[in-house]
Amino acid sequence: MLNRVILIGRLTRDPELQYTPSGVAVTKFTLAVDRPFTSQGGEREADFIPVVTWRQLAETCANYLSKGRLTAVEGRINVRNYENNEGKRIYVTEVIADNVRFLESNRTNSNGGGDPFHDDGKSIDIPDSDLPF
Amino acid sequence: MLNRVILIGRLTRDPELQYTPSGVAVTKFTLAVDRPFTSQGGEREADFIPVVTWRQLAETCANYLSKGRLTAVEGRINVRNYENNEGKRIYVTEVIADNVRFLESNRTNSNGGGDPFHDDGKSIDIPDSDLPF
Amino acid sequence: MLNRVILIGRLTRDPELQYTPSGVAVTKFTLAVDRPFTSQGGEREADFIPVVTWRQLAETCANYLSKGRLTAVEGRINVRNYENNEGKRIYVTEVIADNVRFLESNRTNSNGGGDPFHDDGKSIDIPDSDLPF
Amino acid sequence: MLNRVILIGRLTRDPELQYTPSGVAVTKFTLAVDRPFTSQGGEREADFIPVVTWRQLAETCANYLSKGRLTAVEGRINVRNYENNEGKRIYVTEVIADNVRFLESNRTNSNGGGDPFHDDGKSIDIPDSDLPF
DNA sequence: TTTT
DNA sequence: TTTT
Repeated sequence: MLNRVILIGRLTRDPELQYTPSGVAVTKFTLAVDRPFTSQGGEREADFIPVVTWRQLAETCANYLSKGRLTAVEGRINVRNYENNEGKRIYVTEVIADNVRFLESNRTNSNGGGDPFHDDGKSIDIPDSDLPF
Repeated sequence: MLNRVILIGRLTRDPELQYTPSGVAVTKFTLAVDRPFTSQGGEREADFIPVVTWRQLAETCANYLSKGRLTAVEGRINVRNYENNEGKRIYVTEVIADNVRFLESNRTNSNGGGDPFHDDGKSIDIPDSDLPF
Repeated sequence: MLNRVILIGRLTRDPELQYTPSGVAVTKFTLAVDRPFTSQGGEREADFIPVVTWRQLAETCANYLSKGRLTAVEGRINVRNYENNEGKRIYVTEVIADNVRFLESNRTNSNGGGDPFHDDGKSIDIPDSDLPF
Repeated sequence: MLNRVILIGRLTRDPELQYTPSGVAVTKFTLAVDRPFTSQGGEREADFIPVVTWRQLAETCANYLSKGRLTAVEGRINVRNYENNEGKRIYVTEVIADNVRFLESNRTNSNGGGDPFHDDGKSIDIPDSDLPF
């Protein structure tokens, strides 16, 4: 009924821009979010939270984000499941972002945002059935 | 660095109160959170989000919540992992709640909140190493 | 850069549906939000927070909300100012809602949502310059 | 019943550390939060939102924040009122912060956090009756 | 595995 | 009264 998430953290890798078979842009990345009270004297602790963006936002994220950038994400928790090749049901939890703020400036990727309607061979991974709209 | 979640949904079952070996109360339940735009004409869709509460809040939740109750939860996303019995690393995503609001009144469970320092045989499941504090 | 508010409280009065001169619907109400730690043994304390909704959401709120209903609001803090008739600058803080959840069912107001393009004499109060879009 | 705010913005001035008569530290500052969709071609628009922090957090903010720093604030909306010297009731809306994140590193103010129990002459402005705890 |  |  209400499902709202706000995260601030850093990208663990460069974001990955892909396209669904029908040409919808989707960008995925993982945010490392440091925990509030890290264990005394121990190593740094963080949660690694997968984030998914769609359409125009996906292209903007692919262009302006990169590994290590401090980033704020607003969205909702999405829980999906699928059957793996051993017939076992696997549950995946991701944050579907609808607002992303770049908190550190970044060299603009001159390689644009790609063309969502051109099959560049990266559209195989995400079925259209995953679309949240 | 910042990790905040706010959910409103209904419990899919009665909450489960347990104790760690050292006697710390922990209550777990799942919230069914209806998605905003359900597919046109299709069946109802929801995310099923596991919620964990600790200590005093755990006991209060065990006493006042039950299956179907509309509930608001504030907390943070926690991602933990463990190795299953086939040696595979399993990732679990939960919301660690620090604030729970009961949006529908509920008959108080007269069976109190239990005694966190008494081993009632339900303390086997959650190792103290899971404690977030 | 990021501005997000989530409130759960009760309406202090029935909501007021109005129209700007150009026919845009706007509904205003105040939420009484109980404070977390009320003074020991003292009277109930609450914050009274003004909420503004626009367009379709304004009409839905006018139809389904009424005094006393438990309601969740998502939105952003808006600070505006104007000069009063004594030439003094007055600052007004409101929450502009983009998502409202009715947490208690309510008799549907059979008197519909009104016609946003018909001047029913209630459009005098809010200048179009207040529009947040 | 639930009252949660998350802001990201920049301080309009250096923060002001003060002490109540009983020696409780309080730091106030204003965040300039840029609006999402600024009017087309017009000037930049922002909300100027007053933030209040108490005790240890107040001292940390006074030490590590300064004008222009990008800052994330978590807290709740607080509405208080008082009678001005013309006998008119004035309403003040502030965000009481319980979590502040410094998103840009800052030269540490070597002038420490002050001594909350020493009257340095700055404790006149905030009555203890304003304390939110 | 799921709630109204 | 306002920040980059």
